[in-house]
Amino acid sequence: MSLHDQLREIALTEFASAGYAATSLQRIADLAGTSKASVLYHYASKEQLLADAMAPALDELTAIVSGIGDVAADRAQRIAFLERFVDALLAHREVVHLIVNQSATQQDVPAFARAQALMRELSEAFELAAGSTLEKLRYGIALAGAAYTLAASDLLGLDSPPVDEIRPALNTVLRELLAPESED
Amino acid sequence: MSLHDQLREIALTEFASAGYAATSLQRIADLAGTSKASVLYHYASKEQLLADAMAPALDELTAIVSGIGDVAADRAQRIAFLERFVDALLAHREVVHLIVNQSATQQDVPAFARAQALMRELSEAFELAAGSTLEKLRYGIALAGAAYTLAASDLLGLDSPPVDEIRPALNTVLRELLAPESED
DNA sequence: CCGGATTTTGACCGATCGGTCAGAACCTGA
DNA sequence: TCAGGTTCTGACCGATCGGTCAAAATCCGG
Repeated sequence: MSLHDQLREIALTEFASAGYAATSLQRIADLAGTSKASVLYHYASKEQLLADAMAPALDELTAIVSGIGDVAADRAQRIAFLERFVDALLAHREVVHLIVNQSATQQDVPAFARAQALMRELSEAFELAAGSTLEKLRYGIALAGAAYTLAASDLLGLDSPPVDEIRPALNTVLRELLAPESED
Repeated sequence: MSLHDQLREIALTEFASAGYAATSLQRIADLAGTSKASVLYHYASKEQLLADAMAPALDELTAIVSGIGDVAADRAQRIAFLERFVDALLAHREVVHLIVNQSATQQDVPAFARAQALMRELSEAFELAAGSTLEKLRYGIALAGAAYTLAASDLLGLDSPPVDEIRPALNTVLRELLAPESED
C-alpha cells in the first residue's frame, strides 16, 4: 500500500481513538515511520487529511439519508432504511466514532461540520415522521443509541461480539422501537 | 454570586458547547470580564476547574449507579433506577453533554477519566443483567441513546420540548425497552 | 548514465496554550 | 490611618502546534 493511503488509515485510527485535536501531525508521522513534512506533502493540511479519511463513510451515509424514502408512513421502507443504516454503521465504525464523539465540539473543522449537517438532516427527516414528543424521542434514542453504543463498545473495554452477531441484534432492537409488528 | 462560582459556571457552559480542549483560559477570563491570571488564582489549573465544574453531577451519578440494586431480576427496582437516572440526566444536561461527547477522547484528563470509569461501571452492571447479545444491545441503546439524544438535542438545533414533557416521554421509552409490561 | 520529476527531510516560523511570579490594587478591622 | 490579608493583573516562560521552504535524496524513462 502507498504511503499516501497508509497515512490516511493511520490518521483515521488515531483521530478516532485519541481525538482529532489531540493527535498531532508529528505523531501520525512517527506511527508511519516518516516525517511531519512528508505528511504535509501528501495532504495539504491536517483538515484535509481528516476530510479525506472521513469522505468514503460520509459519502455512503449521505446517500443513505438522501434516499431515505417515505419513512413516515411506509413500514417496509422504514425497515429497509434501518437495515442500510445499520450496515453503514458497522462498515465505518471508526468514522462513526469520530462523528458521534467529536463532531459536536469541532464544528469549525469542515469535515465535522459536514458530519453535523448530516446528523441534522437525518434527525429532521425523522422529526417530520414523528408526531409527538414521545415518538421523536423514540427515534432519537434508537438512532443515537445504536450509533453511540457501537462507537463506545470498543472504547469501554466491553469485548464486542462478532459483527454477524451484532448486525441482526441491532436490526431487531431498532425494529422493536421504530417498526413494531403490531403496527400497520 | 462570587467570581469563584461565576467562573465555574461560565467554564462549564463553555466546555460543554465548545469543548474542553478548545476552550482557553483566556476565553473564560474574557467571558467573566477578568484576567487569565485571576482564573488561575481561583482554580489551581484548567483541569481543576473542569473537575470542580463536573463534580456535583458526577457525585450524583456515582451515587445512583452505586445504589443500582438488583436490576437484573427485579423489575420494580429497574424502573426505580431508570427514573433516578432520567432525573439526573435532566438535572445535569451540560455535564451529560461533556461526558457523552468528550470523555472518550480525553481520558488523560482526571475528570473525564472519572466519567469514563462511571460509564464503565454502569455498563458492567447492565452487562451482568443481560444474557444475550440482543439484551446487552438493548441496554446499551436505551441508556446511551437517552443520554446522547438529550445532549445532542441542544446542539442539533432541534428546539427541545420543555422538561416536564421530556421526562415522562424518556421514562416511557426506557421502560418499553428495559422493563416491558409483558415481563414478570 | 543522465536529467527531470517525484518524494522526503530538517530547520525554521508565528501563534497559542497553560502556567508562574512579583507586585499593584483592594478590602477590612483595629 | 494604617497594617495584613485577600484578590487581581501584566509581563513573561517553556512547550507544542500546524505549516513553510529550500535543499537533499530518490526514482525512473530515454
